[in-house]
Amino acid sequence: MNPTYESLKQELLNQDIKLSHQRLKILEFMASNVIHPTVDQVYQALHHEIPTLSKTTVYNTLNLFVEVGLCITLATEENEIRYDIHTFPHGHFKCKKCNQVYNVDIDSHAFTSKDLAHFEIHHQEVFYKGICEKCLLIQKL
Amino acid sequence: MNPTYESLKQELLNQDIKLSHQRLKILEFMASNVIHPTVDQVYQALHHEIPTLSKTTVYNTLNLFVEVGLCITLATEENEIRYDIHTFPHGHFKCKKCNQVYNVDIDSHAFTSKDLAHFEIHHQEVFYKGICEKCLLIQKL
DNA sequence: TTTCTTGTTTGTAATCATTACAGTCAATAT
DNA sequence: ATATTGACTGTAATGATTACAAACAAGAAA
Repeated sequence: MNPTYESLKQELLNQDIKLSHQRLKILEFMASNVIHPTVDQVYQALHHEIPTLSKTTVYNTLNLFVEVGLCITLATEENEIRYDIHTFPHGHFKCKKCNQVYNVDIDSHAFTSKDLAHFEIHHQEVFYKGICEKCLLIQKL
Repeated sequence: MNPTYESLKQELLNQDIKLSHQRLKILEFMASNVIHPTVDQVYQALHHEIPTLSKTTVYNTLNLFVEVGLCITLATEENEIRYDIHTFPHGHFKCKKCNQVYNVDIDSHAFTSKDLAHFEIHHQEVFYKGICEKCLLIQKL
């Protein structure tokens, strides 16, 4: 379902993007941690392993991935941008308790609205907020 | 369809919120300009009429309206928060050319997902991006 | 009217995410 | 070995938002 690290690497090569150490590490993190991280989360996860890593590089790299279509951005209401390597159409659910962002399968046919009949739609996003199953169970204890 | 200024005023009274001059002006602006404005847009629109108006007051007031359920917030990808007095479930479309945000009627039943069967959903938002009809016509000229 | 109390507004300063920029570094080609 | 190109880094700048304390307004009590 998720794209593999190898296929993503190939995609970068196809687009003539150099596979630098930093880029590969960030790509690897995104591919194996589908948690819709913020730039800071990526930086925190990697700067022990790459002590010279700069947060600017994380910004540059993730924005590059967005440009070439490897990632999409996700604006939660908390004024922070999250990056998602999961690029096929799907929705998101953010838990108000634990702040985790879940992927949600959506029937994309449900997306059409007659209000948009003459509009050109490039991107669509469905976003839910509430309490996730895990946190609901904890509440009941 | 949209709530009226008068009904919104009544709603504030019901919730024991004082009807100060600033609050009423901001409320009036939100009710008559359903353009999903940013804080800055509200401030720019009103500070000529209320020269002492502070941007902090606009923030405080709009966040108060959100707390009591008169407004909702809308996170566009540009790292800015917009405020919408239109509280019943609906979607949004943001034009990449003119940056205008349109309301879109949505059949909300279409968006239930089996992935969320045991989740508690408080809020749902459907967001489209692309080019609006107006800008498409201009392009063709 | 005066005083008191409560809550609102204001302006400045602080915070936080993001971007700009210029210098440094690394890899590859010549 | 040198030159060129592009990537990386760190600092500074920006812009939205929040924190905070002082000033202010309105109504209640004296």
